[in-house]
Amino acid sequence: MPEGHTIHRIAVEHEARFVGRPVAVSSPQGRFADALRLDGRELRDVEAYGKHLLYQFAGRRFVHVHLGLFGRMTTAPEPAPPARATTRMRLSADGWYADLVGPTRCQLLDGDQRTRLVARLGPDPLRDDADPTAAWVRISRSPQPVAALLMDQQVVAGIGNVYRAEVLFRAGLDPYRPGVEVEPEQWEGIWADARRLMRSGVRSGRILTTDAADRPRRSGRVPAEDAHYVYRRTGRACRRCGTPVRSAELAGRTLYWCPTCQQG
DNA sequence: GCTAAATGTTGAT
DNA sequence: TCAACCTTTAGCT
Repeated sequence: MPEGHTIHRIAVEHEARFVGRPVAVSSPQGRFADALRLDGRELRDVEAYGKHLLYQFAGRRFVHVHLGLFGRMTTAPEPAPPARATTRMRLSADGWYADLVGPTRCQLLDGDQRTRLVARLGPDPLRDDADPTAAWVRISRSPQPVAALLMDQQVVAGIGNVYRAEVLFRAGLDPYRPGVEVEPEQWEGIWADARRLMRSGVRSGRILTTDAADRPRRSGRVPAEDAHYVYRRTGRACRRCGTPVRSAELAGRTLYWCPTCQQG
């Protein structure tokens, strides 16, 4: 679930439900003890930077949430069910509540800490203030494989294992090509494509990247089978050319690609 | 009931 | 490069 599109989706929803109101903040699990210091304060803003969520409360206190691999945010109208033993944080205001479970991070930051956090992130394709040139400067000078660079949050913020695999497939780019050998036009294409795909991910809540996913259907629901070109399709026929999709470990994560379609 | 895997990051070696 | 951490779920038995 959680690549940048998930985080931005949460930010949009929480902006609408909670910003501009005093918010009840608690930590049923007890591991976010600072919840007590925020409880009842007005929430001023919610922002997403890459995979990071930042809630700004009155008094310039920020809650920094990172879902990591397993984290989940559930937002729904009240009444809220009893919190689970693992509910790290619960927000509620005005008839809505949100439960955070299993995050890698849920911590209180001051303004300086928030600034430092944002400063270390590369441009986020989902943000209008993003400057893709900043990413290009790093990519075009790096000997690292482009597939590793796309996953580096200091280079580009918000892309995860699914978007990286799918964007490289759609660009026809060999994932092992060193950043220095990527053409500027290729990077422009990847950036534009990532923006498009991720925006549609914010809308749908899913990562859908194939032509098959675009096809209108009676059910309105795209089956998981049709969602991706290569992600988690090891050994199955490439949708474009039939070559078996390959996979390999790269920097601790599984990379998926089509060796025929991705030679560019 | 158990195990492995998962769209992620950090800190130690 | 590797292990640790956060939690749920799918696929076994």
